[in-house]
Amino acid sequence: MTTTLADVAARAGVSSATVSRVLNGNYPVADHTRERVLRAVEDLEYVVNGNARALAAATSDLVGVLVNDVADPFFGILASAAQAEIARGGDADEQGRAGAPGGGKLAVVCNTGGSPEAELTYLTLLHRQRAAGVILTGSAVEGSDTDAIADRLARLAASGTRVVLCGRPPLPAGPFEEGAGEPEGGNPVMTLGFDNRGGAEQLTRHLIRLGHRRIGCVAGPVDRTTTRHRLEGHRNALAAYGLARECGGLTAYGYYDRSSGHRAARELLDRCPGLTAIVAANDTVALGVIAALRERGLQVPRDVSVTGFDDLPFSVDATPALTTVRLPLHEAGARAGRLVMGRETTPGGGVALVEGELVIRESTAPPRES
Amino acid sequence: MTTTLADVAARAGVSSATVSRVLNGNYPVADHTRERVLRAVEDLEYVVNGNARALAAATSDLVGVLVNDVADPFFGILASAAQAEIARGGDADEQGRAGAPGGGKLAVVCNTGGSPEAELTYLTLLHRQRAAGVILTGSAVEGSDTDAIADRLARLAASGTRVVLCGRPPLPAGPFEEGAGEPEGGNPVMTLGFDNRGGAEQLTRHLIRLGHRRIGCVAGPVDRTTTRHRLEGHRNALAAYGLARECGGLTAYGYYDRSSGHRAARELLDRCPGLTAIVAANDTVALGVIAALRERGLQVPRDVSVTGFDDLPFSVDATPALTTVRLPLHEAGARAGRLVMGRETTPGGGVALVEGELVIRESTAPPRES
DNA sequence: AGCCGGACGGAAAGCGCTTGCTACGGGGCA
DNA sequence: TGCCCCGTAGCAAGCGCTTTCCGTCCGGCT
Repeated sequence: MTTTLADVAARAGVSSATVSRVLNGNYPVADHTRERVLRAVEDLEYVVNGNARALAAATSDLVGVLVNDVADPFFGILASAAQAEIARGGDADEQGRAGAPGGGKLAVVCNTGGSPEAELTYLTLLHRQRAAGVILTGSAVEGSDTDAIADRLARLAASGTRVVLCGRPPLPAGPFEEGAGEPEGGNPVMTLGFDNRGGAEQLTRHLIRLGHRRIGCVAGPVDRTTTRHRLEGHRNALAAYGLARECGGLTAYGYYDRSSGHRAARELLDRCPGLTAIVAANDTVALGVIAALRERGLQVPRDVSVTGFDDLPFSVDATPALTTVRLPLHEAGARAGRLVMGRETTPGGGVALVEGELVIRESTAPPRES
Repeated sequence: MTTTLADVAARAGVSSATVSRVLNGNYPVADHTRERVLRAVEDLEYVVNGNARALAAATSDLVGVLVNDVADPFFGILASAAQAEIARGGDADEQGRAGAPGGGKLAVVCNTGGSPEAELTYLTLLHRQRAAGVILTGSAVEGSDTDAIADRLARLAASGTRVVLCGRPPLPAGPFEEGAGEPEGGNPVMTLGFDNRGGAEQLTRHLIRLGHRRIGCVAGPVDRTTTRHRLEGHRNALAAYGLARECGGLTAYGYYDRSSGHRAARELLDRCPGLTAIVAANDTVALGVIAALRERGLQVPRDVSVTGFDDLPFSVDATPALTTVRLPLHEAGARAGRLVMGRETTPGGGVALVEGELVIRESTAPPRES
């Protein structure tokens, strides 16, 4: 049926051990022999069986990248950057070892749809495949399955898989994996967090300095860490200026998509027709907010200022161009990729914070009457 | 080190065969025994070794989804729909068989960056892993590696992997896999093509009917099938109205991104300041075109009409909202997913064409002076 | 000329799981 | 009461590859 190592060996007139060595190039083989083997491989169109190899060698060249939503550019950018880095030949201890040209590994991105169960399922599947590494991106859901996920991650890491959290808070420092076991067995779970709190705070401060006093907030899904952090940043800014009470009730929750922004904006407007600015959960949501505003005959930023978050590529094309916080998504993804490949390490404690940068464009302006 | 089937068997006081059967649920096991085994699995936190399983059973639960660019919503939507369908429990011949809950398989999306070499690399990797299926999305590059890819695909299919082409032209009907072999060995390569030609033709006809006579065209990368097809549709429309000559030179090529659209539009404008409409390669490109137009002080659609293609989510938010051709991306992705899972079949010949639908919005209008 | 070590190639023992086949015990039927 | 068959469980043979030992051969050194 399918050709195996033995077939190649037979055709080349050598033992299968030799063929294996030629293919893996980690043992001296005479040029003469090598050539014959390679020709046999060609002739037979031989393709190694990755499973057999992984089983025998106890290594794998799969790296999982879990994202909340592939269709969302936020994750798309992150994933694509990480992916490129993972596929790239390793400079570290991986010279030519893996099947991929140059020692790179196969990055597989898994779409969880933001559901913890799906996350768990993929994590299990990846564990099954004995993946070389896993990158978990996007905010975590706070609640029920959190522990199950943390647990699974810890076990993955303990079993030798490199785990990187990107754009998600670090794992609670567990009580050190059931004592007894191997103290050297696993590697740490590395974290690359985004400074959501800081970014959100900058945004709101910017609005306040422009003169806004009644600022609405369209937040993300209630139970997600990212939502909470951005909200905290927002509130910190309000508190700093003694505005906490005034804007206290002006928060509406929704998903990270356009229609949620649309709906939430109308809700906010109904609740408080006098607001002069809206802080959106992210750029996509901001688009929805702007659309809703426009439908009500309100102009941005003349009547209401709007801010986004992330600075996705389309933000600059929106009308008006969005004031937002730029997250170095591409760079963060690449870094996560390097971390998971063991080609770079996090400074200390395995946790790094990625800062955002306030980008002021046309969607914010001073309120009409102060 | 890691716990194996044998460990579980020992703890449950049964043979490893029994444990395997409990886990796979395809052989009668007494409830009593099953329970004991499951408890042992729990206690030991046992995770099957996917590689060993795949090796022994000669099956895999990996399905590859190759896309040109994860960061592009076009592919994101396709991939996410396919993914959902693949993860879903199979209704067909896959009840509970695979490791994933409900018989779903692990969809791994691979980012090729549109490079044929990367495509080949991933295909090889997937072949190595003996993937259960592969979905190839996006336009193919016409040239050098085409044959190599077609070849690899044919071999993949012949070796039992289900192959689906989505949004890409069917494979040339090869001279039937080297005769001799198994006539029943592999399954056919299924194709789900988009009607790029038809869509593009509708768009251009729409413009012509509005009264446009000098229509520019910003096409995609020269060597891609999608580019060629859309261009052909465009030209067919022009020819139908005897406009082929007039607009003959008004084509500029570029990538499928915003900045290419921007650059190409300026180029076109320089070449022919009198044009009244521009057909863009897709929605993203259209955004760039509009930005360029605006910079030149031209209004859309008053001075110049612009059309996109695909109808990505943001198209309705653009100002002006884009006239475009809607491709049922989500549905197509889902269908591709079903095809690759063997849960659905293509009508006849293994090739299905997905039609686009003209969506008229605000970016097109009659030219100012006719 | 005899020895020794290095460079290569082969034999074979697994890696962890699936599965065909066999073994065994008990209930239903003749 | 004896026999057959069904419901279960175990044995053991692989699946295709890696890798540890060894054995062999040859060149160079003493």
